[in-house]
Amino acid sequence: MTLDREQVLRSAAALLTHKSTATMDEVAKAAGIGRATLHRHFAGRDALVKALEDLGIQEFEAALDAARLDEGTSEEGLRRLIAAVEPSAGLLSFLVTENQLFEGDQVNEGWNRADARVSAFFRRGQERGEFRIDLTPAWLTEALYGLIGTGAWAVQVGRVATQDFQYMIVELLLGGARRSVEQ
Amino acid sequence: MTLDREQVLRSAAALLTHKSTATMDEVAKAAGIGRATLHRHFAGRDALVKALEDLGIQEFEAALDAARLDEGTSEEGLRRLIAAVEPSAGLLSFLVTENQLFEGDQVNEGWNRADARVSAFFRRGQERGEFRIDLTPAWLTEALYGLIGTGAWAVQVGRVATQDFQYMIVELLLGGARRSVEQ
DNA sequence: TCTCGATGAGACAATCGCGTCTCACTTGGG
DNA sequence: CCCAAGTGAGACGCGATTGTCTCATCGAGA
Repeated sequence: MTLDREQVLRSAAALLTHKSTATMDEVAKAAGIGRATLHRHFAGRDALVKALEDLGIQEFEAALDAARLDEGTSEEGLRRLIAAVEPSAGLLSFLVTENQLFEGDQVNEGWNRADARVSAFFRRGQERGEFRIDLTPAWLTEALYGLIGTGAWAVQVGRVATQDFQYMIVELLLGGARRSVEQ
Repeated sequence: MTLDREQVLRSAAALLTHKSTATMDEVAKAAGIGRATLHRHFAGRDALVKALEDLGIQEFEAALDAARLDEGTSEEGLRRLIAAVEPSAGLLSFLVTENQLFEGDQVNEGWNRADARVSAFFRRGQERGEFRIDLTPAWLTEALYGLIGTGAWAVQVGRVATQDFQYMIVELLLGGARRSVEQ
């Protein structure tokens, strides 16, 4: 039987995101495999985390490419980005949580690259007059990550329907909760 | 010498937020006390986490009281809530992200109470026509927690200025990133 | 100054999680 | 049908952590 490596990583990310102290045994059980098998594919906990980081960054950068952030309006770009990132939301929120533990120079290069792209996207939107300038690009970037993580969690525990994931995040991020006059 | 129990808990929360695998020895050193003394006040790691949980919920409920969510417009109530919760933001984000509010499948009762109050607040705002009805109260509640956590972290690493904490969260949550015409 | 309660440091055994190993079982290909 | 590869379950030692203990010290109050 061929082990579905990606499936293992995804379930591990989902678990470790909200329980970073989970044991290797819990990770294995969550993936529906034995602890021995988990060790056969990932030398140890460090290797597992490294694999999670690599896959998460790879998928996030792929999502950034697929979103074609330069084409059309910023709003369209953001909608495409969130749509493209949805399948990787669990991995991405793990990455964000994980990177919060590191200090400055220890942060993965790939993450820095992706982070810069997102930040630049928000700055471009501001320069075009499509995004508010009183909210800094850094904050908008962090808020995007936070909402993606929150959204993934909310879907996972059933507080938000799967098909509403994109809508809830995009609408809140773009328009906020306030009911505007024209609505 | 009287031990400052709350001071110990705050330093523990600050440490565990960054390094959830920190040992009891590290927690004790971070609080400036000996490991034996830490054990004298908190029977074990579980008891320590439980105390953190109780403190966090207590402070959150106090913030909910102080915010007087029923007075004035929903927007004013939300602004007061975020202002009141700022001092506890670190502790709250630790509890939310590390999922310490759950014991197995049982959610802490106090948390359920607080959660229900926040959710009811958003629902009330919708009924008053002040909040959008296409974003569910459950999602707005989760998004609020997520943004508080993200904001606390962004401030801590210097990505957002301390005095901007409230503004960034409230403005994004209420108005979103989109630049509206009247601006 | 004396006393008592609290603390810090360290010793100690017990427990836990990790990494490795063996062994029996299953599965898919030749 | 047979075999090789992969897997699950479990045992094992090791190191780290925990929880408890003792003992010397400190400090506030009598």
